[in-house]
Amino acid sequence: MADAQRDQLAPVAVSDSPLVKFREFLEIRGEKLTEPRRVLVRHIFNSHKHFDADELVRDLHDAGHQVSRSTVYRTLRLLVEAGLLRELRLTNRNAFEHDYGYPAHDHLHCTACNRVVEFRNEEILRLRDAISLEHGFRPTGHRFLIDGVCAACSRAHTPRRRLDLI
Amino acid sequence: MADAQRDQLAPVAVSDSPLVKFREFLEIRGEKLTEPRRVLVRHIFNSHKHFDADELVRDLHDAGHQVSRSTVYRTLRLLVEAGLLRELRLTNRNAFEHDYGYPAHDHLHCTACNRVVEFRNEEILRLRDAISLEHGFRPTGHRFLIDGVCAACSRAHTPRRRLDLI
DNA sequence: GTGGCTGCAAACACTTTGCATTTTT
DNA sequence: AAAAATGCAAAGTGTTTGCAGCCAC
Repeated sequence: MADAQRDQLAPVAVSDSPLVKFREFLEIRGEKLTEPRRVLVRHIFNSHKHFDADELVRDLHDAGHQVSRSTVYRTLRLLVEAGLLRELRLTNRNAFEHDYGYPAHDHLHCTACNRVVEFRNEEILRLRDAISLEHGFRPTGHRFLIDGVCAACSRAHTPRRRLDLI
Repeated sequence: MADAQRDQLAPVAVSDSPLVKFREFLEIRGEKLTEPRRVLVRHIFNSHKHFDADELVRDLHDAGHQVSRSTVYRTLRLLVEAGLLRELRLTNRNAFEHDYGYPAHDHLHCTACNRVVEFRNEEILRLRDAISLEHGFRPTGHRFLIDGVCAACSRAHTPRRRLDLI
């Protein structure tokens, strides 16, 4: 399968595990790596997918780990600060995705089936920096989200539309 | 002031007033143009700025118009469906901006002072369409948000940083 | 007159917080 | 032992909804 056809990108090689990276972050701030935090990090980096706080609580519970909702929220905030996760804000509810060990990318969002496809494009960075320069901004990040209808949904809906027009 | 220096873009000429456009939209759906809705549309299109539901309720109240919170939320949803407003979702709370009578554009967001600057760039559209094509998407819209620090905040903070390093 | 609208209050969904107890360093 | 984290429940936010009366068509 060509890269352009995939929903997810290949991971990037990193020297430390997310857990090690998190411990370093916590140590610097004089904070502690507890068992619930370990469970969370292991679970989150066990699979690559977008998720929200609620899903995480449910998944953990199903896997037999009991971590309280408050700890989940508190730890997610930390993981974002640590640069391990990135907040997506695709809809009203906050979703998260891996940031560490994963290449910079943006998203295509199919408004019909709600699928999110990741893509990488170098020109966006170039454009971002050019626009920032024009406006005297020092860019620190960006979000490029394309809404549309994916190929599968277009195929599924086009015939129905034709009938509607008769 | 050059365009590149402005926070807001110049409006685009449109033949109908927002109110007329809204009435047409409501008529098609067999819905009604009531006094609260008229008040809301007039107020919203009276000034061009980003706002959220809460601000709107407060502003209306200060201007002596009493429109209930629920009606504000309900009408905002309608105005988005009618293509008069666009939802921004810059932060967790939903902000809105004019869509009708205003050119397509994207946003620079200063994370220091929280100011939002609008900009227009044709290349983004080109890039959006090229990327969509690659992935078999039919694009319907996009959001390009650049986070960073604006010129004023950079100037304000740089000296402080230098002192911190002593 | 009918169907849609309004305002109110209550319900909702998501997230944060205060506090007594437990865990980590 | 000191400092920080946890879980619980309670309190916040921001937004939606059910319903009786009201209003535009």
